[in-house]
Amino acid sequence: MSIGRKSMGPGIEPARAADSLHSGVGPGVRRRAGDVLWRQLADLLLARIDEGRLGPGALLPSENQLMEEFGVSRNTVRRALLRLRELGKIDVEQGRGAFVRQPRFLQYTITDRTRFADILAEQGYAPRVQFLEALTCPAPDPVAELLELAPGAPVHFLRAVSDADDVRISTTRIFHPAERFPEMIERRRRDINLASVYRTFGIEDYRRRVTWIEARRPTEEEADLLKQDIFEPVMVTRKVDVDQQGRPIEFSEALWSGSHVRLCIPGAD
Amino acid sequence: MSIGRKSMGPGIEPARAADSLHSGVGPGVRRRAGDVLWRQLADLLLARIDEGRLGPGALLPSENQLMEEFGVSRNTVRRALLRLRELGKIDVEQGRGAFVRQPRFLQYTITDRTRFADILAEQGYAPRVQFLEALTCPAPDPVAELLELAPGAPVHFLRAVSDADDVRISTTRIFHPAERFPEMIERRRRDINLASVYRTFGIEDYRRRVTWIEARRPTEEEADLLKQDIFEPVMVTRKVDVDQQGRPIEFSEALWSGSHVRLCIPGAD
DNA sequence: GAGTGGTCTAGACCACCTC
DNA sequence: AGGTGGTCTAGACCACTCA
Repeated sequence: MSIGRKSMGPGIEPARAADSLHSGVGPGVRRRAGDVLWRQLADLLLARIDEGRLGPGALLPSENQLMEEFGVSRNTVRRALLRLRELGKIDVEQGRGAFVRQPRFLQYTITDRTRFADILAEQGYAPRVQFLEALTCPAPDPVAELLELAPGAPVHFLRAVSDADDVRISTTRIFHPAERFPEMIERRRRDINLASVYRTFGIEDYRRRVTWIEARRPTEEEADLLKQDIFEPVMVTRKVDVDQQGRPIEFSEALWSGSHVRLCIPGAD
Repeated sequence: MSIGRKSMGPGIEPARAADSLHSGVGPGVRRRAGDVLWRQLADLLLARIDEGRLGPGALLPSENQLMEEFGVSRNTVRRALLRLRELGKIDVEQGRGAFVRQPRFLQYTITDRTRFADILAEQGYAPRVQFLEALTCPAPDPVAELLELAPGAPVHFLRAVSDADDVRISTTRIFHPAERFPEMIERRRRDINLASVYRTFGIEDYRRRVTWIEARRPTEEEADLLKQDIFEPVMVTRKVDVDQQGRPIEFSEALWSGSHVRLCIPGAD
């Protein structure tokens, strides 16, 4: 018998039955030492995708078909498909199937003059911002500190999602000092261009003081907002914008779709 | 019966047996509509961690104990624990158990004068770089383009891992133009400070032209090199450094441990 | 050797989508 | 109605760790 040591030791009848039914069926998966089944299956499907035998948008065989083709259990098939989701190679839709993902990246350039609408327009995308939530409340302590406000000073809070050509690219939590910017919420709702909103408050120019970047997994709610797979990581950027006098005017935390956005930080020229 | 619609419909005896054995046991999990078991269990464990009932370094109950405590199958327990790994809340070690992770972040500041050793030293860490692989070969096409070399021109290739105080923080693939920098490999091996190595080639100063940042999941090999969980995302930074005349002298791709590193991009002052 | 997590199987029902 | 993926169970063996 060719049953390996690492999985399904000798004497396991169900495994043997599967082996005898499917051993030698094409370039399949084999029970052998140091090479677990689900990983073999994942690598095999990855190869099909990377070699183009399964092109972008193509429908993968169903889980049942993969079970039969490779003589493994459904859980093993699902473990392999989970890997492909983690790698961002496929999108799985309940009731429909698993599809090879079309890779596409929007490049978002971060400078001290970052302007959301401008960046997207430069790359030929139509930017769209939708505000899901807006209220005025006391600043949480870390926000007050970053905005250089007294603890508990009022801030405007906005939650927004941003699209480029109907592709969801980010969701953002935004804080503005409320006392300095009355009606900020209404004005932002009316005008997508933040720079022009700031001009209505007498701020002709502003710049980014600092940006922090992390990567993590989204919560379910975040994945939902970003219209992305729960297994795909997101980038988190936190930034503080300041006016020409260096006073903070905005703190925001943006979640970027890891599969659709690449950040770019140019060096000084 | 209180069996919900979303899992284990009526008529499933094994599920009922589990219910009758464990229903009403503390603040446990319940089969109900719209709330799957593994997520309930994950949220429950998350609460224990976030409330400090399971502090950093604490050992979680074993999978068998969780099965009994909550009256669910081992696969369901494992699904919940997988979620906690994905969220970076626990580290799982085969044969030992699952431990609450100690959160810690190193801040890595990216500017046009980024110097690896300096950044770590400023934060009080002892930097260490280990070269795993070094060879001279023809440049892959994208690398040749970024280094402004003729296609196939020779480049030095280095693969390294970097530690701060024995915490693995990154792994890097590095390319230098080979014709301009003979003996680069030997000199880098002898001197961790890249700026001083460049000086031996007559380059007094250099700066970063551009940095691209993405987030994705690591391959197993990468997770291994980073000593991090396969389910934890990594940040990928690609950058080009240029000399004072603007000629590219290095292209590198670094993978940063998503759980140990936060990138920082300061605005211009 | 006992206990831990890792892999795998076989089979069940559910929710969702499409015809 | 039939097929898809999502959840869950019960039970098996394996690899690893530690006393």
